[in-house]
Amino acid sequence: MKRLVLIDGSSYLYRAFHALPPLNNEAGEPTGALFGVVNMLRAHLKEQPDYIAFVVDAPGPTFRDDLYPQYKANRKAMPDDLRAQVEPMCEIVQALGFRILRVGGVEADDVIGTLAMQGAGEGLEVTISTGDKDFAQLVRPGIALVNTMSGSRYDSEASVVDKFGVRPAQIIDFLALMGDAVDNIPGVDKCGPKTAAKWLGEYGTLDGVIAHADAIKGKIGDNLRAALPRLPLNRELTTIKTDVALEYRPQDLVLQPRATDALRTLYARYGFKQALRELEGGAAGADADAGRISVRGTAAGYARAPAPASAEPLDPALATQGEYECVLTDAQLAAWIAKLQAADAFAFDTETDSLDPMRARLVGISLAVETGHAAYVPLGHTYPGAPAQLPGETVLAALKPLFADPAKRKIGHHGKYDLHVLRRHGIEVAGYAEDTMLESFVLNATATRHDMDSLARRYLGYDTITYEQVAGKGAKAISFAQVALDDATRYAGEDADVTLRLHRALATKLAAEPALERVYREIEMPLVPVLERVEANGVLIDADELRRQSNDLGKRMLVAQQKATELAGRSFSLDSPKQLGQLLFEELKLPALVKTPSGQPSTNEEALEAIAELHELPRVILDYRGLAKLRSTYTDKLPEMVNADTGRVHTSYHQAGAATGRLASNDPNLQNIPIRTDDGRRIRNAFVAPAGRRIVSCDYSQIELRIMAHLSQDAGLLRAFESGADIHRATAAEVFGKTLDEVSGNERRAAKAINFGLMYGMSAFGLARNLGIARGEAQDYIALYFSRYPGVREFMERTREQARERGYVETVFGRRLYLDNINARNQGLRAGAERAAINAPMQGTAADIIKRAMVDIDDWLAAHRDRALMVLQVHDELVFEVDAAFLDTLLAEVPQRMAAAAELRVPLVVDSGVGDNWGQAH
DNA sequence: TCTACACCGTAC
DNA sequence: GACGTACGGTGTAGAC
Repeated sequence: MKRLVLIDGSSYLYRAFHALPPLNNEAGEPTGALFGVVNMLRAHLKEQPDYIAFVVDAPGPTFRDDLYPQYKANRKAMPDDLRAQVEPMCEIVQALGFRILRVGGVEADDVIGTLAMQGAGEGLEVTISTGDKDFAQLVRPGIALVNTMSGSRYDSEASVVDKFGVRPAQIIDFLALMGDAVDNIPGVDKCGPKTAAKWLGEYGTLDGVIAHADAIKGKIGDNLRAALPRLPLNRELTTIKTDVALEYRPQDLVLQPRATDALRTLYARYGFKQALRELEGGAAGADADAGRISVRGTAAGYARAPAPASAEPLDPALATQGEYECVLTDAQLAAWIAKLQAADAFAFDTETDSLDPMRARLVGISLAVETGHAAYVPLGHTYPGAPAQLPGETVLAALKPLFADPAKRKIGHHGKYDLHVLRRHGIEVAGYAEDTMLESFVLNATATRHDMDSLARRYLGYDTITYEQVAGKGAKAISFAQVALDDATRYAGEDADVTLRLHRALATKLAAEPALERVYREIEMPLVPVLERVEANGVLIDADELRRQSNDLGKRMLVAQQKATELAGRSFSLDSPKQLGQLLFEELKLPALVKTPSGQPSTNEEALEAIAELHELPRVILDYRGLAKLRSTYTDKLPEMVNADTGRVHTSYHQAGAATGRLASNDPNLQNIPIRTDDGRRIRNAFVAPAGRRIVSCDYSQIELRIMAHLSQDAGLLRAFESGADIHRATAAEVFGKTLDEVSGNERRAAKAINFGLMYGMSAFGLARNLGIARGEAQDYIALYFSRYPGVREFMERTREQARERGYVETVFGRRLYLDNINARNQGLRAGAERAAINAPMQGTAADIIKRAMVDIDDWLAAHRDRALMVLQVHDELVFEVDAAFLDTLLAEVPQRMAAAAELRVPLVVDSGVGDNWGQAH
């Protein structure tokens, strides 16, 4: 079948301009939008279309302006930097051999719509390439919609319904209801996509909605009735014309031979090195490279408009649905076991009845050895009328040798979960070799979410069926065990198949980045089974102790509440910032010195401290808040989190959670258990060891500052760490020109604030606020600091510069953090990205180091599993539960291994403590 | 009843 | 506007 590609040039040019940083060529001419468009065009060329056209708006009014004089009236004139790129774009498009279409009196949309309908009518396979969602109205058999900037693709009625909640035929009405701010078309006030889709779901069409306008209740019903008169016009404006009289037919749009010399000149002039290389014939190597170049040059833009698809054509074969087999007989199972035995790797996924891997029961397993094919082996579907399934023991016994074979490489997505589930069903997985979630995370932590649906869409151009689609959502959701086998097979088979396809795609990208591949291979993958063990170990909680603390806190909260009511002269909710704000700032007329981000008077701690001298109430509220926080978040919650089977609390660590590479802990979060106040710290006393065991805590001393010393190579800082002195005291001595002994408490406190502030990219303003001193004084401190530690200042400058030039910063081990906003026009965004750039190498290196230590220590502990368990990780601290008799061995081994996890220019120092509970050990 | 968001506060 | 990275509890508004 012949293929026709219609490119919405105007839409891409605008979007590329806004999405990409303002790049310039050597002559200073703006090239950002051009770069984006050229990459997009090259991507389309690689798909080898038979017919292709680049459609742009012609100058002058169109029929829509006649219909509605305010049409696009609020659109600003084209920015000069963009205008300057229009002509070069046309030259490049022409040189590439594309036909450029410009038709007066209508918009590019209408030209595309007309050609698309003609093409489809004549049996062509039509692809509309645009950033404009309005085109969804044209999706039908033969016409697909792609957006290479976002990676999205709509090629079926179902995919449009998925995205918008309405069928393609309803898109016009859908847009008419919502209106379009960009085109200055007002819709129904407060009616967004959800509401519009809901109405159209009920009444079918805009006319249906209009006819039933009286039936719609509430404010939004009033809004609808107010908008009624203009809805028919909206419909006319949002309808893409498909009957424009054109000089060309689709068959006239044959791709012309490219004008190589002209292209070479143009590419060279605008500095498109990769395109140039490709032009000179570096085809094979160029593909892998293209991604790198685009990511490097334009990280900021692509991160906002996801999917670097403009530089990487999607393989259409990867985006088609596979064939999935439901395994119900011994013969089928045997056939699949044979396939798995013959393969050296396979992808797998488990289906269960719970998101909590420590409670989940296995409902089925899916397997794939080649893309496009997968098996689903149901084990526990229990709905009425469910077909007979193979006995779980039989299936697990057959699969166990394969899962336990370290030489048989297993590929998963978020496999830590499946490792849990399988272990709890008697299978210890060895050879867990690839994880697509972690591949994606290491490649670019911030460009996308790392769930499989998002990755499939981004990297394969494939829309998976979602869990919601097969099991429903919210209160109506059913357990996977209740899902019909047909649906389950489609869903689960896809999980294994897509995992395999994703791995193919992501492994290629990783292979092109050796530093990232090492992070993936040497840090993240080995950590998976370690984290699985730490989570499975869990930590023992003294629930009675926490309940006692809850009681105590409750009593004190009551006292505070009564006092507050008395002081306020009326009752109010102390938990409600809104009520509190009214009381303090409107009724009591206390000054509102701090504002929330939305501009309201803040009632946060800083704000209340500031007015605590003026009235007794703020202090009482602060006391109440402290107590309430501890109780609701910790002492009440933790006992609820105890697992009924193990009697322990099992957190989950998100390995792809924090952009810097840190872990994140949730359900419950055990990385933010209080320590700073006595009441808070007491909660740690409830983290205990069972009889005969002790809790051991080992933590890195000042690891991030040490990393700063390493990275900056500042002589003074290196010397301070080598001397082994208290680093904050040493800093104070250096900055204030005193001996260590002469440093006062305040001076040390100031030095500590500077040390920490530096790592976060803090300004004089922030330091002043932190220390409660004048801004000028804070500025003096900082200046003094930098004069004593000039290497630190240089390091920070270097880091910012690297971030600006490359779009990312990296850790000592090569992990990257891309900074979306480092070249943003918006001052605030850019400043935020600069602070993140300063912080990420230090925070990220620290994360790398403790991850390496965990892997090493877990390896050592393998021979001692009955004597010691790793039970918690809190960023720079590891907590163990240890047999009393094993204590000395562990204390000799673990700190040493932690310290040896990296060779820096300063020593890594690890402190350790022992106790009956975490509070004592810390 | 459920969901999304604002606000606040805990950790490192 | 002004200090980086997380998670999560409570209140609130508005839709279901």
